[in-house]
Amino acid sequence: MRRLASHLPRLAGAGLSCRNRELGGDVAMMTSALVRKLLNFTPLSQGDRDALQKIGDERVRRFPAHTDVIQEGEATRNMFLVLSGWACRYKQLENGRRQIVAFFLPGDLCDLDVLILRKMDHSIGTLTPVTMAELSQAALDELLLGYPRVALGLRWESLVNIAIQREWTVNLGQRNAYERIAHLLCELVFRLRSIGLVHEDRCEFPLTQIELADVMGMSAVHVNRTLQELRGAGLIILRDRMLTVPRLPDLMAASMFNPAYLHLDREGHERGVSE
Amino acid sequence: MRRLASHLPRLAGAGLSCRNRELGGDVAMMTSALVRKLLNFTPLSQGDRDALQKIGDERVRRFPAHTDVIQEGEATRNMFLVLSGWACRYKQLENGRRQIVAFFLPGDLCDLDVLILRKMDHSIGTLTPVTMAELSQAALDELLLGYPRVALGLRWESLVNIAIQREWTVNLGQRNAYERIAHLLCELVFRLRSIGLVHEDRCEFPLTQIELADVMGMSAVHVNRTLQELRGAGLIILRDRMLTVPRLPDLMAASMFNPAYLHLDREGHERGVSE
DNA sequence: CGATCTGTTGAAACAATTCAAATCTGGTGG
DNA sequence: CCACCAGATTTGAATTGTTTCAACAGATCG
Repeated sequence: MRRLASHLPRLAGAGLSCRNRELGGDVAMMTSALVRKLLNFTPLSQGDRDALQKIGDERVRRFPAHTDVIQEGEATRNMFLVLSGWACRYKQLENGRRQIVAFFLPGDLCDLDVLILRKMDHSIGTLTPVTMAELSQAALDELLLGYPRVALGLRWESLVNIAIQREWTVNLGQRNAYERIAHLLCELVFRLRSIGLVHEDRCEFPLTQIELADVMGMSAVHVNRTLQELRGAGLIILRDRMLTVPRLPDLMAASMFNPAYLHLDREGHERGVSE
Repeated sequence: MRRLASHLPRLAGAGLSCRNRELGGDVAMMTSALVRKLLNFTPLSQGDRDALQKIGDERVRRFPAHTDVIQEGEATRNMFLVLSGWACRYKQLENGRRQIVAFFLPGDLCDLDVLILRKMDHSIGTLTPVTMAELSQAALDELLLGYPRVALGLRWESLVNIAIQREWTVNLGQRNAYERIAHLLCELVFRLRSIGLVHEDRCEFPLTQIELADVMGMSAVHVNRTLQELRGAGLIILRDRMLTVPRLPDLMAASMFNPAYLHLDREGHERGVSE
């Protein structure tokens, strides 16, 4: 038995719908998180990039921090793409404990074909304020059919997400608290770096220790003590919602982190596309 | 830190290739595990069923128990379909510990488009003697394009597998040993039942306690003691590789098992197909 | 300014691992 | 058929890792 999940997010009253232009330049920048990520896997022509940019234009919604985008048991809805902010998938147990099972970072998409399932078997909630683009099935089909390289890239993206889910299983099953947190931090640094959100060795890190506890399957108290150990070992600096990893190779070694599962290495996919 | 994984399977010298007829009638029966499973989601015409049956005919391979079908780091190969026996995905850590991250039961397929990734980020190994059909990309494409209902069913299958992976994350993160094992047993009973491998309240259960430990992320000793608790509570009878669950509802309650994530409920998908 | 989170600390209780040894099992060869 | 072996299961005792509970300090926010 473990502690109860602490803050149960309230349901998003209504993520205010609004069009892209109202949001100012940052959305254009944000959509490119997806472009940047896909470029880790495949080259993209300007046409490909424009098409990706365009889907971030359609129906943009904003959600405050700590609200549900969709809840377990609801009918599945449209796909969406995170433009900015952090969100997560999570599941709540009858006894109140909750487990965060995945993060959505900028450039992340929900499953391409959730609509095949009728009901959500988990909830999706924000961790920070989030903007996301909602994609109709039609818009998505158009993209997948008209831009084969993009379609390939998005399927790659799905496979990587599945690989991440497997790795979380390994992480929870086989690593102790210290290795476990170190491993998660490595993964986040790699993922944030692939979308250009790491500068030098620093990135924003908005998670509270309580949320971290819900990810790591441990108590918040133990998260606290473990973070102190990591700080004591000089592996991380974590203050004011900013994470610094001064020696990533050491953090990787400490957590037996092997980035292969992120499939971020591009060699072998060249076909000289960039028109 | 935990105990080392015990038996590291040797690599399959060569899964002997042979054609279906050589295997006798049981393969025909086995392919229908997939048909049976898909019927939980969508009706299938006789043509659909024949097409599915045919893919189990092409290249059938047999593997002894405890051998690797493919190892982490190898180039990805063809898709395959399990015809009989139990296999698993697993990952080995540098320190020797291993985590089983998924089971392959009869009727289970590996990811439809692993080929997009270049290298395996995990290994696949058998737990019992296994027969599987290897599918070329061409054969698969033909199936997906020629039989839309089958294509839909297979995409449903993938989504369910992803949902299972999420549920394993929850299981490892939030449930204690007793609930955790109980939950896994519930899942296996549901999955085996969906392919017709549960009779009354009994099914074959070939896992050793050591393998169970590699699934549950706990020591074999603790698995042993926890199984005894479950037996003591009258929730399971486990002997001679046979599992009996006399009161499934009680086992479900004990593990907070909610089968929704298996998406086995068919209502809402009727279209009266069966010609 | 109080109210409410988040982070931190200590001590006691509990869950799970480790190590070691004993028993049981199925399969093998003599 | 029995003896033997390797692997799987079971048991006990000591140790470690993690949780729980409770209290307090620091932020943050109306």
